[in-house]
Amino acid sequence: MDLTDSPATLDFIREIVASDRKSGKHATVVTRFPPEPNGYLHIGHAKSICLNFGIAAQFGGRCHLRYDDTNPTKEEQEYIESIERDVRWLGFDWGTHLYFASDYFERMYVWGEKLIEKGRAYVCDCSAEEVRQRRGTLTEPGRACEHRDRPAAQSLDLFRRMRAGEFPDGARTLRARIDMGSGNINMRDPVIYRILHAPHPHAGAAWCIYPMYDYAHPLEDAIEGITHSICTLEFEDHRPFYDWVIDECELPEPHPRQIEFARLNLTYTVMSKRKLLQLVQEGVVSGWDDPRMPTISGLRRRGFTPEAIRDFADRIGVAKRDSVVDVQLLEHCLREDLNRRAPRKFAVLRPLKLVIENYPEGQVEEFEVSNNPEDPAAGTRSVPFSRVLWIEHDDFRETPPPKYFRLSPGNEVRLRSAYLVRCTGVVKDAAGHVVEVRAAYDPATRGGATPDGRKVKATMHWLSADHAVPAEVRLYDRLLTKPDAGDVEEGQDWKSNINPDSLEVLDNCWVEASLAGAASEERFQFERLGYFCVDPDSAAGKLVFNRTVTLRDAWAKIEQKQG
RNA sequence: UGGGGCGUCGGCAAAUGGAGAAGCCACGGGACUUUGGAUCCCGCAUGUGCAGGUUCGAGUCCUGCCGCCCCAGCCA
Repeated sequence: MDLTDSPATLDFIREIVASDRKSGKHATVVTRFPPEPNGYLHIGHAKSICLNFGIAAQFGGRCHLRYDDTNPTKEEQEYIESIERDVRWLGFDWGTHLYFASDYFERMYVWGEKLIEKGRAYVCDCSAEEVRQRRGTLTEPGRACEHRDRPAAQSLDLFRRMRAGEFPDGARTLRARIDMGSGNINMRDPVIYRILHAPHPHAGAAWCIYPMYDYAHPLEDAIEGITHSICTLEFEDHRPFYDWVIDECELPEPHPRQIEFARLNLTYTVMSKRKLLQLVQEGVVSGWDDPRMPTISGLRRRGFTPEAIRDFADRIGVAKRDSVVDVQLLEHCLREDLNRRAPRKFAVLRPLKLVIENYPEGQVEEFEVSNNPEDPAAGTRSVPFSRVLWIEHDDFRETPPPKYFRLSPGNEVRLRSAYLVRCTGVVKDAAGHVVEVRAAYDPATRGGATPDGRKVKATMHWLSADHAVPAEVRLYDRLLTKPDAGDVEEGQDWKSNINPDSLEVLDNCWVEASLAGAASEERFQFERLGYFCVDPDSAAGKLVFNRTVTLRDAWAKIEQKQG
C-alpha cells in the first residue's frame, strides 16, 4: 500500500479539501498533526495522523508536526521523543516542518496586547473560583465582573506585569471580551492567558504566563499557513472562538478552517489518555509500550505493522457520528498484511513428546519446508527430523471429540513436510496424565506426500526434540472482558472490566533453531498458531516472543459450539 | 431545561431527490487445501430513529416528535 492511496469515495473532509482546491481558495493544502506532549500516541492518534498526512499527500500539499505545548505543567521531553518516533514509524515524514507552539509565544503575546488595545481583551483579577461562579450554567447566562470594564491602559499595564512575573500563579488572567450571555459557554469571556511559574520543556524559563489552547491554536494554524485544521468533535463548540481569534487578530486571508470529525473508539480497549495513564501508573500493564496497550509503541511491541495500521485507518473511514469500531477489523488488517509477509516457522508452545517407534534411533533427516506458501519467492528452509519430536499438547486427544481430526489413538495425521504417522499408543505418568505419545511413520510418505492418494484430515507442526531451541512466549489477549469499557455493574468503574487473563507467560516452549538469531521486533508466523514477534526483552540464549494475534481458528469455533 | 452535533445491516460506512440502499468487518453455509491458515463461491437492510407532508419519484427536501453524544478547566 502506498501512502498516497486513499479510499475510493471521498470522506466529508476530503470533499471540503477537494472543493477548496478546485475553487482556488488555497494554492497548496497544508494540514497539521498537533499533539500535546503529555502522553504517548495511541491508535486514535494514528487515525488523525493518517488523515492529516494522508490528505497532504493526496492533494500534493504538506503536513506539519507541531507540538501544542502550551501547558508546561503536563508536558515532558520524553513524550516529545516518543511522538516523533511513533509518527515516523507509522511511515510519515514532516520534512523540515517540525514546529512548537512555544516558539510562537512572543507573537502570541503581542497579539494579546493588541487585543487589549482594541478593547477585545482585559486582565481579570478574579480567582478561579470567582470566574467559575460568574460563568453561569448551561441554562443561565454568565455575569460580568468589575474588571471587564477597566480601562485598556490598565489592562495593558497589568498584562505586562503578569509577563514580568510580578504576580503569583492564579492571581490574574487575560480574558477575551466577547459575550457573557452567550449560549455557548466558550464565548463567555474565555481565559486566554494564565500565570504559571513553571519551566517549559522547550521554551525553558522564558515565560511565566502561558496561552490557553483556544487562543493559541488558531494562531499557530494561521502562522503556519494551515488551510484545514482538523480536530475532534468536542472542539465543535470552540470553533466560533477559533474564528473570533483569527478575525480579531486580523490575520491575513485565507484563514484556516477548523473541521471536526469523530474520534476513534475500539472495542475491548480504552482510548483516553487519562485511563491509559491510570493503567501505567497502577501497574496493570508494564508501561506505555506494554503489548496490551493501544498505544503506537504498544502495538509496535506487540508486532503490529505500520502498513496494517494505515490500512485500518483507511477502512474505518472518517465521519461525524460517534462510533465504536470492532477490534476484529484491526486484527483482520493485521492478519492480511502478516499473512503476505511473515516468514513461517515451527514452534511448540505447550510441548508433548511424540516418539516415532519405527524410526531409527540416532537418525536425522532434513526436510525442505516452505518459508511462506503465499510467497514462493520466500524460498524454503531445512528443518531436522528425528525419532523424538515435540508436538502441541492440544494436537493430541486420547478420546477425541466429534470432528477432531488431529492425533488420537489409531488415527493418522501428517507431520507437515515430513511423514504421515499413525498413533500407536500413549505413556502415562502415575497420575494418569499422558506424558508421551507413540506413533509409527510410513516411509512411503516422505515429505508429507501420499503417493497412494490417501487423505488425512490434519496436518500438524512438529519439532525435533534434539534440535529445537527453548523460548519464552507471551500470550496476549484483549485488555478488557467487555467490548465497552463503560458497561459496568452499578457502583463499579471501568477497571472492573479489565481482563485478568490478558497475559499468559509460557516459559517452556520450543522453537526452530533458525530463530536463534532473530532480531527484536522481527515478525514470524508460527504455523497453525498465529503471528509472533521478538520482544525487546529477548537476549542471546533467551528468546522471548510476543503473540501478536492468533490465526483464524475454525476448530476453536467448532469446539466452542460443542461446549 | 441554554448552546453545539449526530441517527442508514450486529459493527464501520457509501448514497450528492431518479434503476434492485455500495463496500468492508463480523456472522452462517459450501468448495479447495501438506497451516482446521490462506484463497474462492453463496447468504446476510421489502428498508434508512418515529410520524406526517412536498414530489411522477424521498435515505436525501419540509414539519413535528424521539433517542444518543459534547460543553459550566486558569486542561488539550
